[in-house]
Amino acid sequence: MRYGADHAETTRLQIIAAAAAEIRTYGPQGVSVARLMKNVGLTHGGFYAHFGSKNDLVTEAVESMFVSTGAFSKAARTSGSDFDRLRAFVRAYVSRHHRDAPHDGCPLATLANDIARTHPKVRAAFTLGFSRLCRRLADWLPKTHGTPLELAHNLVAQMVGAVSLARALTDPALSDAILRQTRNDLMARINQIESSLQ
Amino acid sequence: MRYGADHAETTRLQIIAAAAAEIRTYGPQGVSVARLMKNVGLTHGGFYAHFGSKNDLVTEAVESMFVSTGAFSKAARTSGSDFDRLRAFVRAYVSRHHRDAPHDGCPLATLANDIARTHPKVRAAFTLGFSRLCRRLADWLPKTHGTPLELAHNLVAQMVGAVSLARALTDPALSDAILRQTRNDLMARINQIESSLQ
DNA sequence: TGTACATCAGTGAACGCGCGTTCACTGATGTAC
DNA sequence: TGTACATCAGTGAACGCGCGTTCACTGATGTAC
Repeated sequence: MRYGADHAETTRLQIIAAAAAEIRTYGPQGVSVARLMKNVGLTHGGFYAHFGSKNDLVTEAVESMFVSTGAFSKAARTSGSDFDRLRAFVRAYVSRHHRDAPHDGCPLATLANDIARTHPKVRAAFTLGFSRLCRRLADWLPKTHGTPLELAHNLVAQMVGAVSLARALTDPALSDAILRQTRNDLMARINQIESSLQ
Repeated sequence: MRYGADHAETTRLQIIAAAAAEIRTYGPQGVSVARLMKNVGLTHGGFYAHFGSKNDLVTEAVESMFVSTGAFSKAARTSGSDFDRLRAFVRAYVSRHHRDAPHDGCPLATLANDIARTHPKVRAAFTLGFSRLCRRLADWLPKTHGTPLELAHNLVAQMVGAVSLARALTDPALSDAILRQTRNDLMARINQIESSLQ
C-alpha cells in the first residue's frame, strides 16, 4: 500500500511521541519496539523503515522530550515579571501533579539515573536539554550579583532531586512533605533575591 | 557436597553484595541472575536455594546498600563539631569521586528513578534508607529555628539532584560545575546557620 | 571406631518468553508512456 | 484516457539470544547406630 507524501513522516513522529511517553514512564530499558509499534497501530517489522535501531529512536525521543512542553512549562508562560514566571515554573515543577504525571513530565527528573548508563549520543541529547532549561531559568534571573546560570544550575538540581525522590518514596505524607519543603525553600530563595534588588 | 554451618549464610551475603554493586551500576533491571551467580563463582541454578525470586534479592540488596557505607559516609566520621561532620559529609557526597564511583555510592543518587518504577517492597526499603539518612543529617543540625528534619530533606534533595545530573551529563566541565556550585551553595547555607547561632 | 544413611548447597540441562533485528513479501497509489 | 510498471510503508514469520525460573541430580560431610 502506498501512502501520501508526508505519511512516513507522520508515522515517524507518532512513534517518537509514543516512545517518549513510554521512556518517561518505564525508562529507556523498559521500552519494547514491538509494544511501541502496536500502540501506534502497526506491526513491529515496519519499525526499521523509520529508524536504524532502537538506540536511534531513544536518542530522538529524548531530544523531543525537552521540546514537548509539560504543564510546568506552560505555567511559566504567565503574564507578570520574570520573578513571577520563575515562581510559577518552580511551583508547577515541584508539585504533586508533576510527580504523579511522569509520562508528560520533565525528563531530567524521570531519567537522570537511566541516562547516566546509556549511550553517549543519548547523554548528549540530555545534556543539551539540561543546558537549555538552565539558560531559560537564568534569563529570568537578575544579572546583579553572582552568575544567573550558576544559580539556575542550583535551582534545577534541587528541583530534580526533590521530584525524583518524591516519586520513589512509598510514604505519601513524606513524599508530599519533600515537595512542599523544597517549594518553600526555593520560594524563599527567589523572594530573597527579588527583595535584595529593591 | 555438604558445607560448614554458616556456609549458606556466607554465600547469601556474597550474592547480596554482588547484587548491590551491580544494581548501583546498571540499575535493578540491568541485573542478571546468571551473571551475578557467575561473579560469585557459582552456577545460576543454585540461586533459588537462597532467594525466592530475583525481586526478593533486589529488595534485600537495596536494604543492604544503605547500611554498607561509602566514602561519603566515612568522611562524616571526622572529629570536630556537628557542623564539621555535616560539611565533611556534603563535601564527600557532592564530589567528583562520588559521581565517578556509583558502584559503592549512595543509592539515593543512583536509583531514585529506577526505584520509582519498582515493586512497593523495594520502594519501602528505599524510603526507610532515605528517612534514616535524613535523620542522621538532622541530628547534626541545631534545633534553634525551623525543623532540622525539614532542612535535612532539602539538603538531601539538593545533593541527590546534583550528583544524579552530574552523572548523566556528557560535558565534563558542566558536570564538574554542577557539583562545585551545589557544594558552594550548600556550604554557604550551612555556614550561615552556624554563624546565626553565635 | 566403623558403617549406613540423611542432609542440602550447588550443578547443569531445560522450560517458555520477550527481546532487537532481518527479510521476503504485499498491495494501494503515483508516475511513465 | 487507459495500461504497465515502480515505489515503498507496512506485514508477519523467523533468527539468535538472554532472561527468570524449575528440577532431577550430585556428592562431601555430619549424624545415628
